[in-house]
Amino acid sequence: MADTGGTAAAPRKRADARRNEKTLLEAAAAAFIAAGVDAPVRDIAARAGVGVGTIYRHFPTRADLVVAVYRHQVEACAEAGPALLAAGGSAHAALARWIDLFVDFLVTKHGLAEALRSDDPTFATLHGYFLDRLLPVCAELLEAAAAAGEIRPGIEPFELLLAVGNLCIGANWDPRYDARRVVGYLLTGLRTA
Amino acid sequence: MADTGGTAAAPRKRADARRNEKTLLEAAAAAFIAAGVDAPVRDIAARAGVGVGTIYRHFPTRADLVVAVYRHQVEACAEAGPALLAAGGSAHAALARWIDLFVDFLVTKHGLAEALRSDDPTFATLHGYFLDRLLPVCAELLEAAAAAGEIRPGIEPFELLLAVGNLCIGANWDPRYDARRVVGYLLTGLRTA
DNA sequence: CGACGATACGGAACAAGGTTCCGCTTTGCC
DNA sequence: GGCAAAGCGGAACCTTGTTCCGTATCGTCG
Repeated sequence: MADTGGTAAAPRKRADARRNEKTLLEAAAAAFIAAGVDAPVRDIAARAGVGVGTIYRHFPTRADLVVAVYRHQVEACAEAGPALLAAGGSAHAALARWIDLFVDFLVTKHGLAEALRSDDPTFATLHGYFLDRLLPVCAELLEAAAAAGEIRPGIEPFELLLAVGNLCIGANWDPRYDARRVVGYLLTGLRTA
Repeated sequence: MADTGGTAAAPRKRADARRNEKTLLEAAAAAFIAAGVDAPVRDIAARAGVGVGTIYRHFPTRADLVVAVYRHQVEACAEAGPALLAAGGSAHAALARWIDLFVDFLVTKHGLAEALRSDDPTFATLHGYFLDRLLPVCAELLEAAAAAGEIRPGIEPFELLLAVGNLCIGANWDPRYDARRVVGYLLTGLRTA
């Protein structure tokens, strides 16, 4: 919702507010790395040297903060989809490569996959943002692969995205569990029989 | 651990203690259905008409309570494995059937799949119990299927179990996500190429 | 049957984390 | 420089888990 290039009158925030917002993003990014996306609000505030009220003013829900921190990477992932498809090679390979990017992203963000699948309403908009941004890309790749006859038709992008997200949960807790390998099994299972 | 036929001296609990334990199990089962396995301790205590201290005395961690409530069903699932294998039919079919049982179990217990994959130390023994009981069964089924040449060799039962558990997360939140179908894709992906 | 030690109970009290709210400060503009 | 609006800080409150101890209950023994 809040975005730089909006059509409506952007009331131009105060200088200190913009400074704080930037500081907060950096502090949150650091806290997320150190303690996962569930890092206590007070910790993030302390890192940024601001009060907790300031966090809530800039980012009403945790989801807003998480989206703000990872927006660039999600955008990059979304843009990589069409690029992979255009780069030649089989559509299934492009799909697999793209899913790999997605998995890499999730696996390196402690707690993000968990948050994405949390029923906590706090994370509803997080879920929404990822879906808004990535679902069309996934759909495009799936359609291309299906059109090429490389995967069975009828696979729903929504379901695939959620499944892959789920498989990334707990990816760093036990070396015996490798999310990439398991996702690989899943993708193999989509191929035409 | 605590069992009726133990070898050590069973100090024979007081009558009211046994009564409370039973009441608590029923209250917890009801609370789990109504609010998931994360139902607040106070709610469970209130349902049972006891103080919170009584819960902690009987079930020191939430995992103990969850295990106690679902023990029978987990045992049943564990015992179904060899039975399916003995019942004839392909080993892969037996594996698929068994995984289906497991998925059905998880999907109908709100929050259980999430708890199984939680890094909260409170749930460590829950994780441990499921693994202790189901890993050998899963391993047996996998070996049979691999021996029959129906699935590729080298699939780790640990990884499969966790993957299936993960795919059951959030199974009831959106009708567009069907855990059984997705697990089906995964199992297909295990077949020999 | 009554007393007494052991066992178990209840719930107040404490800890941790999220969220709200309001008096005070800073900013931007006249 | 002064003033209104925007923004800030953090105390206070809520929810939920966990601990602890004074009190009540049980079971046994005299």
